[in-house]
Amino acid sequence: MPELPDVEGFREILASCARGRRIKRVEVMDADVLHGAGARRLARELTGRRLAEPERHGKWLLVRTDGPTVLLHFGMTGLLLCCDADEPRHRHDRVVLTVDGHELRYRDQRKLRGLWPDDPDRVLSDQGPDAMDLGLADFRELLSARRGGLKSALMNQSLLAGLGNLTADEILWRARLRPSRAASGLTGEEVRRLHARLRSVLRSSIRVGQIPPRPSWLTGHRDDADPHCPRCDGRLRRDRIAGRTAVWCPACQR
DNA sequence: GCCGTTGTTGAAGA
DNA sequence: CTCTTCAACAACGG
Repeated sequence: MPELPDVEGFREILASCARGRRIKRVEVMDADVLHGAGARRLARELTGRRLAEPERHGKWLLVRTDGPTVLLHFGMTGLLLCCDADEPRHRHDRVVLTVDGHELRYRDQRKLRGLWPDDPDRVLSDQGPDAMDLGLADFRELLSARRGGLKSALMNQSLLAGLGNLTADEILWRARLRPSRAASGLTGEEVRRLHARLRSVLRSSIRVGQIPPRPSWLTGHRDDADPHCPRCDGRLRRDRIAGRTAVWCPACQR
C-alpha cells in the first residue's frame, strides 16, 4: 500500500492526531519492527516527549519530537492509524504510542520494514530528492545520466524518492511512455510530459491518500481478470520489469 | 503446496 | 563501476 501519497496521508494523520501532545506510553507488541534500538530504549527515549511537526521524505515518515526523531517505513503492508483508546487492538498492531485521548498505532502485517529511532540524516543519506520537490531541469539531468530502463529509474529511491510500482506504472501510462524505454533516450518533449504527469498523478493521489482506484485510472484495472486500457480499450500487458509486475498499454504507450 | 503481493536489501551476474 | 535480476525477509489470500 504505502507509496508517497499514502505516507503523506499518514503524516497528516499524525499531525492532526498528535502534534503538540505528549507521549504518555510506548507499547511494543512486536520488537521485530524495531531497528537499532530495543523496546526498552524506545520507551525511555519517547515517553514524556512532545510531538512536533512531522515530516515526510519519499516513503519515509519522520516522527519529530522535542527530543529524538523516529523514522517510520511502511514496507508493503504498513499503516499508521489514530485510534480511540477503547478501540480493540488489531493482531497486526506492532507499536502503540498513547497520547492524550488517542493512540497512534503502527500496524503492519508483514513486518518488512518498521521503526528507526536514529539520526534522520544517516537513515536518509541514500535517498534522492523527494519526488514532489524535483524540478524539471534536475529530472532531465538525472534521467540523462542513467544507463538502464525508465521504470527502474523512476522507482530507484536514490535517484528520486517516493515512487513505487503502482505510481510508476500510472505515471508512465499517463505520459504515454513504455516502462522499458531507456531512461536516457527520451526526447525533450517526452521528459517534459513525464515530469508534468509525475506531478499531477502525485498531486491527485495525495488528495485521496492513495492512488485513486477510479475506473479512469490505469491502477483501477490492474487486478481485472482481463485488464483493458481505460483510454483506448486495448488489452493491457503485464511484464516483469525491474523485478516487479509492470502493467501498461502497448497501444497507447510508446 | 503453488502463486502472487503498492518495498528494500545484499549478492551475483551481465 | 553501473545496472539488473534474484532470493530473502514475513504473512496472508486465492
